Amino acid sequence: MTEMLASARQQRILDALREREQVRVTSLAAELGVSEMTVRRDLNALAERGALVKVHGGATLDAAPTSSEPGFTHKLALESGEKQAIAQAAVKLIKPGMSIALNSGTTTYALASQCTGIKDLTVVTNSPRIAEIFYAAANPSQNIILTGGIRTVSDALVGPLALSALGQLHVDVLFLGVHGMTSEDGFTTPNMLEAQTNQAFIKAAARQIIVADHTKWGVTGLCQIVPLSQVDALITGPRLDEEAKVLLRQALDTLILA
Amino acid sequence: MTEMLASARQQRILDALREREQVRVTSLAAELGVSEMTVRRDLNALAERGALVKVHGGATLDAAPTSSEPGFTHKLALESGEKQAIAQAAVKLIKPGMSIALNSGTTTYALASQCTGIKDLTVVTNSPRIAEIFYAAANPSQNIILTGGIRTVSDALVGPLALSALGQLHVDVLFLGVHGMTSEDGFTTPNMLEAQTNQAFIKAAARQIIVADHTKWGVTGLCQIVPLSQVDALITGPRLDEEAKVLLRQALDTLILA
DNA sequence: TGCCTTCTGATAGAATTTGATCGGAATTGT
DNA sequence: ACAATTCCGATCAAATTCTATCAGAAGGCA
Repeated sequence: MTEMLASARQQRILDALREREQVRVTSLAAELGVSEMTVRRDLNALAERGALVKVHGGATLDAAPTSSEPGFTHKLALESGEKQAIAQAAVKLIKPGMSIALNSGTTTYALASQCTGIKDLTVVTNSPRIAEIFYAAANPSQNIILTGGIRTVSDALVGPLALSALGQLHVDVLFLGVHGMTSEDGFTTPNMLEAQTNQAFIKAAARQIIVADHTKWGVTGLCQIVPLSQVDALITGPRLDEEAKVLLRQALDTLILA
Repeated sequence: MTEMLASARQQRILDALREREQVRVTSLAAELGVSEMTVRRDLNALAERGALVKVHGGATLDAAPTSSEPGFTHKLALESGEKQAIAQAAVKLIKPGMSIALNSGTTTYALASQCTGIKDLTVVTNSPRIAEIFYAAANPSQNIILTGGIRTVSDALVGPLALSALGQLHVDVLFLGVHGMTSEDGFTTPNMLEAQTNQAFIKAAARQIIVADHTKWGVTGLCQIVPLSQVDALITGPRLDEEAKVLLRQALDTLILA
């Protein structure tokens, strides 16, 4: 067999995955005629783009083992102490009568859980799961607006409808969860459509506040949302690198350590 | 049989659980070809994520439907024989590759439950709950579009965003659930905003099919959606008044008795 | 050609998964 | 209540898999 380009090899991995649902490192190495190390590197690259999810021994298409398990995300978000602390710091900035926006993410999910009691709050979100929190709380003074669109695996509504909806709206404050942030690449996410939607969120808000735990620092997703300097504030945990703190304070007006 | 990935094994445990309601450690170990210890570990992992509940000797699905009442409506819609029959008749009209729209309602909810297996289906809906059915099924060939908006008590997204979204879309067939229908007042619903949204649904569809059980006949809601003659077909139950059947056949092209 | 970057393969050590065993806990039958 | 049985969790050893690191190969560029 002739040598294969790396991109072609990764494409074949995705093809095999779509066909078999599960692929194993050892069998891929044999089929593609490359070492297991190379297969692992391909899987890592694909996983970083969100094209697949790595599991022990191989990879799978959809991580969600249970279809639609609110309990899973629920616990994931709420059991993390840092996310809770960040949410707590964020909720202090929200006053009755305000309008806020929340994109899809576990940190914003944690924040939403703490907002159900706030009076006369208007919430714009592209996450059905976050909307569900408010629906369940049924606070009659609150106004919950769900953008339309198609749903990504990470529970975000994206696409033309989401963009069009966000283009019609304006909120006081946006709380934006991100997947990665670095000095060079700014705030990033692995999904291109989500990046586009998040940009629309930023345009729709008078103030932009990023919420991200310290593990997001140094991570670069596929797609940039905005450079660091384009947002007003960042709320993160205290365990952040000292060097990162310095860099962030240079780029941002406000850095809040929850 | 080749070795199975751990994640695949856990997926099969969940599949078995959905099918049988109860699974035993011993039988799972035999079926999956692994030791009981491994099964226990899998059950622990799944239980920690809330995907199932462990019981002595095995595991079961979470019995207590958490706080929110999707289970309630779920049963309400699916336990009604007539709604099921109507949905069954409706699903026969849907072919792979089509695009359909479903407004919010218990009958359309029942219909959605029967559509998750259809290939290359595009679904437009303003009901987060109906969207959730498709998300849970996670059929990769299907395209689920949720209109935006604010949610009414009957789980419909309405308002400017919903109208704007529907204005941008066109589908082959609309299945519309209604609250009332009479010869004089046409199809009606008690909520003005939903009526408006339903009108947008009708505009967005090449064919309009009403799905409504026989109890809807003679009921007039606050707000008219359209006169009887403005839609292409009605699917209802056979227990409808003879007089109503005559009137409906006059007004409509097609009357289907499920 | 020589240098540099990128990709690939090999190796070793760390981490994860699995199965077996055993003491203790829960369930069942009498 | 008591004993027998079944089931569960902890622990350890073996096997597999993962990550990190280094060295060689391939290709671009002056």
